[in-house]
Amino acid sequence: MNLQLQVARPYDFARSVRDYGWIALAPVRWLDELNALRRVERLDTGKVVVLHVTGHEAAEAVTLRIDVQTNGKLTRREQEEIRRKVRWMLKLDEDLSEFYQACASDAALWEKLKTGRGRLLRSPTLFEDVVKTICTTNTTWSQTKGMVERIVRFLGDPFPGDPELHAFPTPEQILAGEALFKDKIRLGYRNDYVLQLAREVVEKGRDLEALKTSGLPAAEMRRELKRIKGIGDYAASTLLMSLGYYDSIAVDTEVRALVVKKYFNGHKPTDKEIAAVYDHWGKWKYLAYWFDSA
DNA sequence: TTCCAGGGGTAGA
DNA sequence: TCTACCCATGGA
Repeated sequence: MNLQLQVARPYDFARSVRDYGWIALAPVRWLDELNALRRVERLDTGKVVVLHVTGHEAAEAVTLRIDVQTNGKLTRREQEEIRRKVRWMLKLDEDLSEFYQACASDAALWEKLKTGRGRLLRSPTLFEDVVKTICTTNTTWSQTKGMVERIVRFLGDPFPGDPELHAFPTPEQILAGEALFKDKIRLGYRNDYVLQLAREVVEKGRDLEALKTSGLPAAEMRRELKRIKGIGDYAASTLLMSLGYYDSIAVDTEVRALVVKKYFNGHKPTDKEIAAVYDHWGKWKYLAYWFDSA
């Protein structure tokens, strides 16, 4: 069966879902031959489905088609859950019009964004984004992909129609798989961070997902995120971006490399000088940086 | 072997 | 608030 979503233009589906590295992390994949985003998803009922999302241009809007592979019928509630999760993953409900306006006065940036980019991919749950972000710290991208792939393969529910495909595990499933972390999943010292977070969610009722709609001011949200063991300044900024707060940039090795090369040819700037490059973008700093480097 | 990758926790100042 | 040191893992 398939479900549909309408998105106001401008919206560049194929570019948007690939603009952020999350497109390469299980259980998400981009299928070139179909121009589709594929995601294996475990629904609240426990049913595992495979989603193929494709974009279709029309005059006034873009239609997203979600083809759902499933065993048996989907209830109305399950269909709504899928729509809700896809809307969240693709950030379809964020209003970027103010950002686009600001970009219009920057020719180079506007050239990249005018087709409707800027909605960077995220995960249906904040829990998944936190785990993935922990897997990006102090390691290489290829190792990050391996870590996430192993978490999904060893702990996530398989799709009945193809046991090679797995969903992202719930906190409960991560906790239940504790014994596999050291020898199979191998996140190094990150094992303890992921397990501790899962334990807090499962056993202490820590409600990460409530943060998504809390509307907390950025500073308080950052404080909340940094209460998670393993989340420091870089990871908090990454997660703030995921949650739709774009007013801070984590000056990490990537940002440093881009800014030094592009704006400071020669002398070595401090992190404050680097951050100041994007100051005039106000609440849109992260997106301005992101597409400056894109 | 040694270094280090889109860092973070901790102890000690 | 700042610094030094440690942290598993695997590729270069």
